[in-house]
Amino acid sequence: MSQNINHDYKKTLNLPQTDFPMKADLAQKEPAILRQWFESDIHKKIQEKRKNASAFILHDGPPYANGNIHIGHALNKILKDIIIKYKTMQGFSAPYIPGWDCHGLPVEHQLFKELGITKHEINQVVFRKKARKYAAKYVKIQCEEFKRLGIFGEWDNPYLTMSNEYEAEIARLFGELYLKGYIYQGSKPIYWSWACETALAEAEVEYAPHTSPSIYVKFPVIKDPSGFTAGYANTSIVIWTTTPWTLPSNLAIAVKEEFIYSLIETEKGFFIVAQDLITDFCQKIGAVSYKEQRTAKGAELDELVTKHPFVNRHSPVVLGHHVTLEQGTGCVHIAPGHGQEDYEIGLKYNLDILSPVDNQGKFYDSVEHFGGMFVFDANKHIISLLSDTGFLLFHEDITHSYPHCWRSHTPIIFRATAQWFINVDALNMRANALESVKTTRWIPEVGEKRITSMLENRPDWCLSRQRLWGVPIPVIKCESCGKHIMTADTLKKITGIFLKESSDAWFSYSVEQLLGSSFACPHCSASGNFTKEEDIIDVWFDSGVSHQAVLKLRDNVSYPADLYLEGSDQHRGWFQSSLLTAIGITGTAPFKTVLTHGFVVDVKGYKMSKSAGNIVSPQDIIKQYGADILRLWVASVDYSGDVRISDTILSQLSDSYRRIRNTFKFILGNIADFTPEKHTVPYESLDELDRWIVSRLHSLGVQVNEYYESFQFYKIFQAIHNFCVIELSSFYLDVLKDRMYISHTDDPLRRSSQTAMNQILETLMLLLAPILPFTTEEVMQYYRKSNNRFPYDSVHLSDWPCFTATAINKPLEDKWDRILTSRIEVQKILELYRKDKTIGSSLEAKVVLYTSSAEWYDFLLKLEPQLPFLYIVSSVSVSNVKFSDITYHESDKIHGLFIGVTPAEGQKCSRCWNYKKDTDTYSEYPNICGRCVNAIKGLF
RNA sequence: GGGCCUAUAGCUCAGUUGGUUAGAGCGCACCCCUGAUAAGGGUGAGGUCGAUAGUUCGAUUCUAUCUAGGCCCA
Repeated sequence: MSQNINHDYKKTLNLPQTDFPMKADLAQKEPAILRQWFESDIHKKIQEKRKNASAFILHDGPPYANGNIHIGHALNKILKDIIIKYKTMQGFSAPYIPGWDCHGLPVEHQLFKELGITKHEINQVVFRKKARKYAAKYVKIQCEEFKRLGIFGEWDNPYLTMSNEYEAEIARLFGELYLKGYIYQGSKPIYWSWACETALAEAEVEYAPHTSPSIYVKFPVIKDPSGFTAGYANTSIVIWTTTPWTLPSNLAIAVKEEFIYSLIETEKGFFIVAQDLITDFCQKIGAVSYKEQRTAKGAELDELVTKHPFVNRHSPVVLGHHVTLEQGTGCVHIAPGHGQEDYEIGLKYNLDILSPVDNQGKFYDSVEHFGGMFVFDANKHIISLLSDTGFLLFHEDITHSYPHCWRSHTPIIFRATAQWFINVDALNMRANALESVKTTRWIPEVGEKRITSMLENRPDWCLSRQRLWGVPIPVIKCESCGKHIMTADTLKKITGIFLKESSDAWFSYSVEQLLGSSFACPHCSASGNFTKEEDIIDVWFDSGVSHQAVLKLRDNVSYPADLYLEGSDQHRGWFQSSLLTAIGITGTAPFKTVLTHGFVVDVKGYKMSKSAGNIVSPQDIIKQYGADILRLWVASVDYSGDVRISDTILSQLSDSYRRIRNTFKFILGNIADFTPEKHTVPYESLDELDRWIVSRLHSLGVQVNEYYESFQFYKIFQAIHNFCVIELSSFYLDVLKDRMYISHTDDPLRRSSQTAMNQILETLMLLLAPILPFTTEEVMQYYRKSNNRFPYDSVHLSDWPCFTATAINKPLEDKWDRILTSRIEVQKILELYRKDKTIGSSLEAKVVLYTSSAEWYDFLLKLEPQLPFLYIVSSVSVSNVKFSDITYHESDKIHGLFIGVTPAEGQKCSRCWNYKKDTDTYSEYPNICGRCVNAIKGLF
């Protein structure tokens, strides 16, 4: 019989009602929400709303317009977007202008690969057109990929380093620095392919086996103020090299400070070599025995000067960190024009940079003995000269890994060529930069130390690139007087043309076309004999000046930026290129705060790579889980170090997401019949339980605010998740079911709880909006459905919720902490009886509390009527005497509390499922209790 | 090889100005519910705090070295 009746009673309950789907289906749903956003032009509405607000400027560092986005891009852009969305809701005008780095090698290299040609097989202007198109293609692709992540910004008007305005600005700023005196021309060794007659970038160099002559050469000591060789005339320092052709450019010999060097006597003469390599050395040169006469640390040898074996020149001993004991003699031949490390040492010791080799790898005619020879051919001539003059101690051929040109597959050479530099010490640039680092806020703090040491040690910034795709160095050379020309006038003309026609104009026009046919050299007044600089500007300069090209040129942003936010690798990259150019141009740092994040690694902490097969792509995550899950991942990790990602991590995260989502669903269902204007209960009249949760909610809000302000998003996620799980799901909402379902719709207690839930829903929705823009938008749509509860078309147009000190009631929270502790203790005992099948549902139980503590007794006795609801049992009795028929269990958390559990008395009410003594005593309403009768009748 | 950083339960994170049995949530196991239901509730099991040595009455917390990993250089 009861089946039917029960079914009817069920109809009298107020069960949750909502269409909000439990299943998120983000991969399907997000694109629809995106469409709504873009169709309604939400971004414009947001900007419109904040038009007159004070500004928060997060300046975007541009990724390369090359390839699809990877997980690192996603991490970076999502972090930025969370901040932008938060600051916007906080009431700031926080425009986000995304940018792309369009020039440079990554694009150029990729394009050459696609075209299958070298730079000599294509006209530069034609190539640049293709490069421009190529970059534009990837700008578009990445733009769509970023939009898919739910990132708001000026996608229709991003900054591109290849736009005419930007290119003109690059050239203009180069000129500004030039005219101020920061820029000079020097020379520096680079990878050079003599076969292709071109400079190569690191990425264009491939290593392959190559056979080289390995020779040991004597450099006679001719000066020795230290006295190390005193009494041993005719002592030589012995060097080892596999590139004899660089010997004409030898300018020094490097030893390592801490190594031990020996002066040894052999039948072949007196030599200085590293102690650890004596045996090997003697064997090589065929010395049968040796006698170690003296030893000294490398540091003590740096006053020695030797004589070059075939050039009339001295070669001093210097100290070099790159010297090793793996092979050779521990004494390294230094030719600053033919090697990176040699060059660095050259800078340090003020050595000349000799590199008498032409584009085809031939010695200049001026080189004694070897003029006109191809360097690799010169090797054997140099060896025989050394042999003939007695300086050669040993010679063999060795095969080793050697850099080759990626196109011609020929061995490359290092060759110094003329390059443009920024002198980082001119006008105190370095000192000023270091000073401004101190006044910048670095998050995490260690960033300051990192960039400081890098700035202190960095060499001058080489701006020249021997490439095709980029902004040209806008310098003219007068062939009549040999001087470079760069004036305010030439700069104005050149940038004017760039602005109209892009920097391609440099390559398609003659100097006369660029500067006018009447142009005359400001140095010598000659006209008509000019050449253009051929190098292009380092792409780091392009992005480095975005603080001018974007923040200064656009009117909705301003200089300096409040925040730069990039991966920690940018301490050397963009942060530094931005800082140095900003110091040179404005004298100030371009940023107030710099936030850095670590790198994304796999589940074991290893970096991702194709070969390791451990790449996790944002595209796959979006397809499988949705962008909100990816965003939640970003918000769940401490990005100050490296962050891990894997399928397990994501799938656990989607579990947490579901919990949050279901919390929204449950509350939506329970406030379906709640109209705020009509039903809101004023704070003073709220039930104490509801005042408690409101207090907890506001405490949470205050915390979350602090975490947003300090960019600790993972703490936000944890705090909100814990709130949903601990406060809401396992306690508050669980307890509320009784009154929500069973009481009459208009029961004040029910309306009180709905008032609280309404506030909880709205608050959580807003707190999470920056992190979960799609889900919160979906929640908002359902929230708005029944009544016009929410005043905005989009959750992202909303203001940030206020958290008031008056709503936070600490004494109340403390009181409820005690109640919750007692609840946990009761639940442990209930579980004992559940295990032994005495009870199933907790409503089948009666709880009997005995306490020997007067304080706890008073506390609990006052609560006695509410405890059944709070414990979700049918009845609770509180007593200060023990009953003999009850089995008590002593609480281990609350001293002096004893808990007994027995089956509930009375009969189960088929409406509210509580066990009540008055169940089935009302003839009109069989099987139910008095409380339910009243609820049905509308009495409360 | 150098500079900087990271290392606490399966996962994401707390924590300790050095001091009794190192915490949370998730996940997992088991139980309950079937009126949040591809949901919800409860209980419980998980850690020699990367390794070693030292300082100390006492170290996960301090020092040194090492190992693994990351970024940037060389």
